Amino acid sequence: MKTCKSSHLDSGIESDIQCRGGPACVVKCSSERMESAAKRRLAANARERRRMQGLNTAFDRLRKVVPQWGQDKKLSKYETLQMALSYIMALTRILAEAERYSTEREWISLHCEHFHPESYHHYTGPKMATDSDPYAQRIFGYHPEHFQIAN
DNA sequence: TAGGCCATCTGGTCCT
DNA sequence: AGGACCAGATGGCCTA
Repeated sequence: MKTCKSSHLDSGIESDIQCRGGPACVVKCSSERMESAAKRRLAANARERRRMQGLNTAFDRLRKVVPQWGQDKKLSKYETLQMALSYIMALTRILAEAERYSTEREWISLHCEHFHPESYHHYTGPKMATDSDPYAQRIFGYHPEHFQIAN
């Protein structure tokens, strides 16, 4: 545990409040303020913990909907965000492509064969712009081109 | 053992 | 005033 140093205590708050009870009251009031500040800090810590837990829950939910082919290890937060970005871009591209085809049947027959993870799993194609990103190089997942549809 | 990832604490800032 | 959000610091755990 670190010190109970607090900006609230160090600030000029004390001088704003006139203590009418003499020196004994000053000590009492001061310790009460310390106590109050400590309580507020603990409450803020608990809120922050809950907030971060909520954030982590959201990351876990995102990990479940994002592709993780060939990745036995849990994606880090950064990797999860990158994968989600690539995944959304890929889906967007697919939707845009769908608009180019007149009938739904035509579109489905075009894409069904590409929707198997295996078709991405063994991707060994040339690297592109993400080469400059060490994270992107490290995990297989979120090269946007992994999601590219064969034209 | 170094490096990566993460949880937690903390103080600052902004908003209601 | 109090809560939400953010970023920096710190320490623990895990893996190559």
